[in-house]
Amino acid sequence: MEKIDFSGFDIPEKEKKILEAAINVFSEKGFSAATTNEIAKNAGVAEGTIFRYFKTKKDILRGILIHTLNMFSEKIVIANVEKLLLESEDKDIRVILKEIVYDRIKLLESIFPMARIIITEAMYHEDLREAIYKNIIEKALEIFKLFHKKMVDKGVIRKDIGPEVILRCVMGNIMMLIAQRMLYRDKLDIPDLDTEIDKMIDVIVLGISEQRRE
Amino acid sequence: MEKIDFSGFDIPEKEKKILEAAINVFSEKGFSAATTNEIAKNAGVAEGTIFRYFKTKKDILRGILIHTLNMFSEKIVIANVEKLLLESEDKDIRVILKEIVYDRIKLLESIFPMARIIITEAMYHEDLREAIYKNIIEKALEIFKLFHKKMVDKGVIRKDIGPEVILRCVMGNIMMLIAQRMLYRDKLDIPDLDTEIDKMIDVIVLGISEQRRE
Amino acid sequence: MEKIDFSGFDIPEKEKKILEAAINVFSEKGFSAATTNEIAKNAGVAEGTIFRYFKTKKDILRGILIHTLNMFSEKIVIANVEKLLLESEDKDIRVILKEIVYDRIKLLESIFPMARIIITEAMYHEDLREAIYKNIIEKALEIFKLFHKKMVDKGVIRKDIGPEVILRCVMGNIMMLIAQRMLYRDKLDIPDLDTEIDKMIDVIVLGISEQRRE
Amino acid sequence: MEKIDFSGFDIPEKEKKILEAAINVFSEKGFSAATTNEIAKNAGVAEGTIFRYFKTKKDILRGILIHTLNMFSEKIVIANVEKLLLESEDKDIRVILKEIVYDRIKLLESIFPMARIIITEAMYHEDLREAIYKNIIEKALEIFKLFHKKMVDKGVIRKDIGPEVILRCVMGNIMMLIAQRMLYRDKLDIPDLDTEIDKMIDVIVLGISEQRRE
DNA sequence: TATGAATGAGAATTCATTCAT
DNA sequence: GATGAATGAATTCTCATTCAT
Repeated sequence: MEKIDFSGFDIPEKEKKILEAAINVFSEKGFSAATTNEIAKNAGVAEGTIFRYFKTKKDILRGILIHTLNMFSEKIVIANVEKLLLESEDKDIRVILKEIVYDRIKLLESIFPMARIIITEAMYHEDLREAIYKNIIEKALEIFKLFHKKMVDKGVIRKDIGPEVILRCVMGNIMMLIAQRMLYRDKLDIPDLDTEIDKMIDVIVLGISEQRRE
Repeated sequence: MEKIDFSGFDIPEKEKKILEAAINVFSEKGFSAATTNEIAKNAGVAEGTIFRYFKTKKDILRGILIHTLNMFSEKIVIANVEKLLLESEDKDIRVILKEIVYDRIKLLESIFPMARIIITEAMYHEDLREAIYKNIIEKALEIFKLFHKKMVDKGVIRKDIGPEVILRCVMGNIMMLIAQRMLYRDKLDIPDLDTEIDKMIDVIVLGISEQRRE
Repeated sequence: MEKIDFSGFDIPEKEKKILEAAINVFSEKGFSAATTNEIAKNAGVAEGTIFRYFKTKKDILRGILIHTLNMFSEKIVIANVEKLLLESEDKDIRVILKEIVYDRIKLLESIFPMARIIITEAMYHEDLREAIYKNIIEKALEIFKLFHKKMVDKGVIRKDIGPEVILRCVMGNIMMLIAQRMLYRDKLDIPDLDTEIDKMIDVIVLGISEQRRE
Repeated sequence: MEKIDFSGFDIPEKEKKILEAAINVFSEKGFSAATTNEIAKNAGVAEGTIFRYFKTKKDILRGILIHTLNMFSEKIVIANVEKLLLESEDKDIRVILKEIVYDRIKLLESIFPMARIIITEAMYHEDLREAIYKNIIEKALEIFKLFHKKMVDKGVIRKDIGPEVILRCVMGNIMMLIAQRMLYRDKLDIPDLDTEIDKMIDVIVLGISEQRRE
């Protein structure tokens, strides 16, 4: 499992190692089934050391969440989307969407261990869902609405389909594709991600385009 | 939390109560965080009684899985999809898909507690993913391929997009919609499911249709 | 495992079956490790039925002990020894002892399952040792003393070795031989029990005889 | 209950205390009837601490077994027997045997709690019997055969009685004597162990000697 | 009388957390 | 700061015993 890069966040070396180890272990067994002992071994520190940096086991999880959500909120991450969506003035919507989808899939897959933990825990904790909403969904929707409006105004996207429906469709496709690639690599292999995204985008763009409708 | 209906499956009364309680508790806390003590209390039986029906705590989970997969595999459930997809000779593809999507959303939401448990655990257990694949994904793909071929032959669906891409799109939309309704009811309210599905289908059908393409 | 014969003791059929089953199960796993459930299955009765005949699990053990000790105390059993030891007026001591040893080995091996349970439990329970002492050891010693005196009086056995020493020697030999045959059949095989006893008796008789000493 | 001396074996202090406590508790109640809770209290540690040193309760038993067998296998223990049996060139067989028997009785009585546990459990577990055979019986038999051969060659012991018969006789006497002293101290008191062993040896030596036979 | 489902006290075991070194 | 041994509360699971049928 590839290591998550915490560089750029000002964290003590040991804490970083513990977080990395925790992400790996939580991601493999789930939060509850993971033991602090295993995290300690994985991090190469003593079990007691963990509790110097994190008051409780739950605090480690909280640390992971904070760092993951921070990553998403990071200027670069958001900026990238904003730039792709809003500043690609003359590009074809197909190209814009493809770039965005490709970018998000790569991002999500690079943090898959963290994402898996967060999604799982979000299933059971309202407050976590709240945090995800505030930090990711709300922002994504905000930006996407701008993009949508722009596209509708340009007559590229049909105006009778709200941005929520489209975003849900795009995100649904992304999530399923990632699930397929991460969890069913052996059964539902995707030889060429690029082509696969092309087709996905093709369907969506066609479905939301203005020009081809009666 | 609504009770799952086990009627029709020949299960002892007590086992039914334990399964129902386990579904509730697992669904609220996740498998590992749930305790057999809590399940027992929830089921109104002694803790020991649980272990007369299920050898281990994990066996309860297995029981839930089996019953859930059974529900999906049930003739009626499968038959319903098959009928909708394959026997609706003259219906518009839009109508067919809408019926199917509506039907699946209702089904999945009715078993949401079970589904939540299984999806969560599937994140961490290869064998469970295997079971889901064999019992649900494979069968769904099989039926959908027939439908797809028929529609392509009839010139309704474009032939350059494989059934996998379309099914993934439909399922992604369904999953996101359910997540939205079940987990973000307060934040992302959907006042009219019917209209929402209409829009979703509209985009998809337009995206996969043959007739409107150059 | 051969069944112990309780016929002759006036016991209800079911109780007999339970006792037989308990002997088998206790003898295979030890008292504490055996479960009433297994005993019930072995006896072909319901678990509840056991507790109609025996108040507690410990009571089953007590039942076994009582019957086993009763067997030893039974006139026939004692009488046999008495007859062999005391009424064989003219027989060679070698022949007498051999008959006795052979007889006891056969007896003990026939009730080996019961004996194993009793010996094991006697290791840990003073009261059981007390019962064994009163019912078996004391009586055996009593009879043996008579035999010893007779033999000493006849000038057959040396008078400087007390009957306790000799009895202990005989019993030690018997116990070791049985342990060997019952527990180490594969490793320390005794092809011909008869010859083996002959040798054992030969050593003992020679050791305790009067005639050959200076 | 006297404490077993583990000094000389390199074991952590706590593990030593747990083993000592376990020996006491197992020896008083038997393995199955003993509880880890009681062992913990006896050892003056928390129950959880036990499981830092021994993975399972059964592992404690294994630990006891290993240490007991180690004691027997210890060079000093074996060497002592070998020296007594084989290097006492000119000593009377009576003296040699007495020393050996006395030595073994003292050894066995010093580890009586451990021996009691092991013998009891060996009644029910083939693998344990196997371990006893390999570590004790086989070695004892080996050494004794050498001694026997030497004595036969010297014309001291009759050649028509195999070493197995003699060893069984000696061991039977030892076992019975120990049982008597350890389990029936009050009923079958032996005021003078020395004299008692003298008599036992006298009988055996007379029984196996060459010189006095016709 | 016989049954066997249900019980719940008690057992082994786990593991986050503490704390002396 | 770092360690890891020790803790003990909590958890899963067992099983003798009860009792309604």
